[in-house]
Amino acid sequence: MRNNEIAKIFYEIGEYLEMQDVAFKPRAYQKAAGAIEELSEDVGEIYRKGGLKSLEEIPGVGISIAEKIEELIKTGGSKYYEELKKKTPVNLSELSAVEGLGPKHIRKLYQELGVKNLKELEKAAQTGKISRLEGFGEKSEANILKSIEFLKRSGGRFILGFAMPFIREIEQRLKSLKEVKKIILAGSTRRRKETIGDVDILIVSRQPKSVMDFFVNMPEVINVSASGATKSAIKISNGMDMDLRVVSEKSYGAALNYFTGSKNHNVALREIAIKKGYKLNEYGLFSAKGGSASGGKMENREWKQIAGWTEEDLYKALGMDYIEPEMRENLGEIELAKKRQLPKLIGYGDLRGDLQVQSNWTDGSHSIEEMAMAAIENGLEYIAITDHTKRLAMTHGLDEKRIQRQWKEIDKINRKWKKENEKFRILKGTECDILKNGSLDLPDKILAKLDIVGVSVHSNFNLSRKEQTARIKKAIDNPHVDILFHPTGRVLNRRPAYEIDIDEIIAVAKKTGTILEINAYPSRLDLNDEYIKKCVKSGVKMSIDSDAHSVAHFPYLEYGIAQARRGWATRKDIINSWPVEKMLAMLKSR
DNA sequence: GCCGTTTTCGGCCCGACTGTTTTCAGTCG
Repeated sequence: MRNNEIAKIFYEIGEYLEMQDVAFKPRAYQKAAGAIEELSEDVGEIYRKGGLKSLEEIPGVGISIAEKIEELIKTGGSKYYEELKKKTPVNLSELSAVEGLGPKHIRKLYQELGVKNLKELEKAAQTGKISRLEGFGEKSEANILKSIEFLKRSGGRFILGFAMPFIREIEQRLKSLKEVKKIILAGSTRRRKETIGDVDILIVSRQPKSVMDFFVNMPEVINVSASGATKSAIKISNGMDMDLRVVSEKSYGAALNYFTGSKNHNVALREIAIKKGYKLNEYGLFSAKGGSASGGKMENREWKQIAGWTEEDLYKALGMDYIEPEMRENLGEIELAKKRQLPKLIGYGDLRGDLQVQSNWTDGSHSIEEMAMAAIENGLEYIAITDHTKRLAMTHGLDEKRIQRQWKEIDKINRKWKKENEKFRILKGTECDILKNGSLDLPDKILAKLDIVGVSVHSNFNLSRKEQTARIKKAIDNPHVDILFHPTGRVLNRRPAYEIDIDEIIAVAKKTGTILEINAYPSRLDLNDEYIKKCVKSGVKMSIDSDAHSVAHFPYLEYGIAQARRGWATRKDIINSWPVEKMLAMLKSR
């Protein structure tokens, strides 16, 4: 049983308990579910190695939940879960996906109307049965129908890099209002998650009402689900939800911190605040007037703001260093910040080169020179041209002869530019196919003459974990190979990663000195943040490459850097943040 | 049900908005 399956069962147990008005247990189960979801190691593996005791090491998992995990691993089911389910046999994931429907309403709908799934819910709403229930009314019935409609139409998350241009356009529109003093994109957009569920916008203004009016009346708005004095929520015609919060200047830092999240990070911060006798909310960090010694119940105290004007002063007041948004997932960053040992993350302007670029020699849209010019405009000092190889026939992949012709053209441009005193350098590279048996699509004598040899899997995605891992291991064991491109092969919202043992690949890369790529293309972001962390930890170097197939793709590097930052990578981990000579010397010295 | 540089017992994050109420429960983030 996989981690996310176990997590899902615990989430559902939490919801069932909430239905029954059980106190505190729901949160315990949800917390445990979240922790299991975030684990990089397989829970089954942890159990096999260390038994029940090691399960209890997982934060939020105690003896009772550990035993349930054991039962799930051993039998594939849980008696406790089945009992809860029997009491309210509904399709929880379907029903709770409906906006505005929570555990309490789901229980009521089941008990009174026998609603078990989305279809029955829709029918009950259409026939007007829901509005007659106590606690429901005409409006809630209409809202349920509307939510079902939206669910059918869209669903799913948006890929950050593809959604960003539109989001930034909305940001600009709001920014141009004279009532808007400050505006910033918060939430998962600011944390740079690879996909986002909705967009959170924070604004500082003294005239919230006119800002809200503008926001909920934008032409793309198809639904307004909330519109109050400080908070509005809308749905855009492309299915995207957007939340807007307006706060005053003095709460800017606290509000930004709160709306940036993640939720787990915020909860952890609040708990630290409480331990210090403070109160933390989106309006600031407060301490009791006259000190905590004055006693009395929390709610009767008078509070005085001591931080939260900026995020920096907030973290400082909580006794820790400032934490970059990309790290705020409550995965150990708070502990490091307290000890003042946070890594200095690679910066958005730190890349000097791009080691995966395709040209119109294969499936790219532009010539080598055009790609190089675009790279210069994007602030780069070097690129490697890495066209496909002959196995990828549909891209007109290069064979031995054509790649040698390509070298001549690269030499020509480099020579010409040198004369013109242009420092930019084009490196000779390849994106060489890894064949089914792990051998490479170009002979060693060609690979030996290239500056950058990247290899990648484009076929036979369905091999077993063992075969796929062995295939890739064999490929990167070739001494000419420098970089493993898009190591897991996933494409967001389209196909999952192929089966590989990433820990084994990282171990081999460590031994051979192979670079693992962080492919910055928005739908790839491969390696992902979790695997980047593993590389950083084991000292395996990485490169951040755009995989540009057009001059318009270089800005995607931003999302690769974002992913590297989410994986806690610094400049020393990323070889193309180095000057070209240093980078090439390192590759040679391996 | 979990957890402890204030506790092994007694706490458990916090506030806005909506809809159905007439003071608040439910939901969301």
